[in-house]
Amino acid sequence: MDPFSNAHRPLYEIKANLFKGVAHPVRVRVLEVLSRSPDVSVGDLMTDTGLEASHISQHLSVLRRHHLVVAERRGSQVFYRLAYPQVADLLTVSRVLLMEILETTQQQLESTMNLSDLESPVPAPQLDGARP
Amino acid sequence: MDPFSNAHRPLYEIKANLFKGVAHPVRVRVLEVLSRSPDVSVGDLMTDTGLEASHISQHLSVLRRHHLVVAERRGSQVFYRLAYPQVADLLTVSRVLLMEILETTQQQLESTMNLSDLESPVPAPQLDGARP
DNA sequence: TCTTGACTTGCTCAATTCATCCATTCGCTT
DNA sequence: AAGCGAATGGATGAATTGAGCAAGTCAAGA
Repeated sequence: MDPFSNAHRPLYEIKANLFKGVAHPVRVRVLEVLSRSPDVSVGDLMTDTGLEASHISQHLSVLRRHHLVVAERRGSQVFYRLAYPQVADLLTVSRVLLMEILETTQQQLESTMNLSDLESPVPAPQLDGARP
Repeated sequence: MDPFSNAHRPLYEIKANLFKGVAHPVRVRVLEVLSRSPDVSVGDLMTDTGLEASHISQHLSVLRRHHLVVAERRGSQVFYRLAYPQVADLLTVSRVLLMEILETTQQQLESTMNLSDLESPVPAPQLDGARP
């Protein structure tokens, strides 16, 4: 309601909202494309990802609302770029963390395999937090 | 189903899943507490956040599934800590980005205020991506 | 062993998010 | 000014997620 109320929210709520903005495969893909090359048109993103126009547009609108990207119209096309270079940092750090997780999880998986002949099967570790 | 299928998913899906794991105010709070002080019991988190036991436990379970925290039982209590130091990095980078966003948005807000007597009111910028 | 404190899990319903389809707007060209 | 390509904005049903309780597990002490 009140446009100022946002600023009065606790920081951890706003922060959680930021993560929500990135928490979708399509949006991650888009941000990664924009991290590599600025000035990408929606058409480029469509061919890059093979997704339908309105589908991408929806997600671009989410990213705009979260102030993660900015759009600029040039002629009949709309070009997008990251709103801040720190957005790319966020992606980078998450990739580093993810690699760490995948690595150790892989090791746990291997040691589980070595025991599998001796003991009853242990539930394999989840790699991405999805429910079974 | 197949325990290996996770590893075969495209990386951007797993990454989006990682962000989903953090994308909740309570979980952000918990991770921030754990970033500052390791070895925090669930009871500590309850008093820290003022939330109900089962509520916190649900979110801790999500964080565990996403490999962001690990639990260790000592006697009758359960202690949690970050699974990787890089989790704290993720929080740090997001805070930096958030500050950047809030700062520029605040500036835009101020220049909007200066024009408000001359022009028709411009919709105030959203600070956190929430819909009106 | 019965209880008590410390957590966790299961369940149900409300709220949010997502994918798809359709209508609309904006520039450009003819 | 009519049509076309590019992109955005609903609107709807399906699928996820979250909150609030109730019930269950686990270890230590009486």
